[in-house]
Amino acid sequence: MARPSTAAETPEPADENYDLAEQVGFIMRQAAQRHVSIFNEIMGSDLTPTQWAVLARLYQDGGSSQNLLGRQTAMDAATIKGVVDRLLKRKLVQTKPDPEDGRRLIVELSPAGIDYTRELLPKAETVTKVTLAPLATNQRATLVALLKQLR
Amino acid sequence: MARPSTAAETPEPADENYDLAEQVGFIMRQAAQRHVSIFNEIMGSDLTPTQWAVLARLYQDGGSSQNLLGRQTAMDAATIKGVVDRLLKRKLVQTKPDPEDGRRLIVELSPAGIDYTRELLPKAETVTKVTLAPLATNQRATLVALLKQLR
DNA sequence: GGAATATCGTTCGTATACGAACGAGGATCA
DNA sequence: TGATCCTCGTTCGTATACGAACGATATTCC
Repeated sequence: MARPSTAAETPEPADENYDLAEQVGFIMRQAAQRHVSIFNEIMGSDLTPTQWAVLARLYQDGGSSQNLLGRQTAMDAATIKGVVDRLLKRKLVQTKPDPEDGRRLIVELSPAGIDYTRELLPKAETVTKVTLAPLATNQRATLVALLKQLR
Repeated sequence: MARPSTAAETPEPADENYDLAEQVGFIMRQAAQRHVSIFNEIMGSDLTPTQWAVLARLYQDGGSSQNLLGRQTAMDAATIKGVVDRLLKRKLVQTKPDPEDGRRLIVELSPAGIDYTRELLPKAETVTKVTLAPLATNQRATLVALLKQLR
C-alpha cells in the first residue's frame, strides 16, 4: 500500500505483506470488544465480565483460595485481588482464613451473592447466544474449538 | 455440578446448563491473554499491542486525525489519546493541527517512528505466526474468518 | 444569518491486566 | 532442626478500555 506521508519519498518497498487488519490479535481484540459491549448491555453496567467470571466460578464449585480462584478465572494474583475487593464491598462475596494454611484466604459467595448469581444465569446465557448470533450453528462449535486451542 | 458450599443445602437445581469454561467470552479472553503474552515476548515489553496497532496503521496509510486513527485501530477517543500521548513522549509520532478543520489534530509517524516501525514489522509477523502455531494451516484461515464475523 | 446538531479533542473516574517486589507462612531435605 | 525454596496475598506503577461530561469548532437547515 502506501508509504507514510512523512517519509521523504523513500522508494524502499519495506514490508508490504503486513496488514494490521488481517492479524489475528487485532481481529480478536475487536471481537472481544464487541463481546464486552454485549455483556454490558445485557448484564447491566454494574457488573463486569471478570466479576461475573468470579461469581459463576464460585457458584459452580464453591469457595477456594483467592489465588486459585484467580487461576480458574484467568486472572493473576494482583488482578483477582482487586476484583474480590470490589465484590466484597458489594457484599456479594465473603472471605475467611484457611484453617489449614495460614497463607490462604478462602473466598466464597455470600447468601446474597448466591441469589444474585442465580438470577443472572439466564442473562449470562443470553450474552453467549447474542455474541455468537452472527455465526451459523455449526460455525459456533468450530470457533469455540479453535479458540480453545489458542489458550 | 456442585452447589455453592455456603448454600444452606438448598435442593433447588438452579441452572446447571451454564459452565463458565464453555462460554465464548471467557475462552476468547484467555486466547487474547496468550496472544498478548506472545506479543510481549517477541516485540519486547517496551511496546504494547495497541501502540503497535497505531504505528502499523500510520505506517500503512499515513497520518490521520486522532479520533479517526482511534476508530481505525479500535480505540475510543479517550483511549487513543493516551496511546498517542505515550508515543509522542517517545517521539515515535508527531502531531500538527489540521489546516482544514480547526478541531482536528493530525497524527503521523516521525522519521524515527518510521524506522522503528519498519524494523519491527518482521517481528510483528512472527507474533501472528506463533499465536496461530497450535492450529493446522487450514484452521488458521477458518478462525480468522469466524472472528471477523464477530466484530 | 443564526439556531440546532454533530464532531473533535480533552479530562475524570473506575475497572481490568500484569510485571515486580515484598513479607509471611509452608514444604522439602540434608 | 535449620536452610532453602515455593506459594500466598499485598502493594506499586503503568497501560489499556470506556462511559460521561465539557468547551471549541463545523455543519445543517430554516
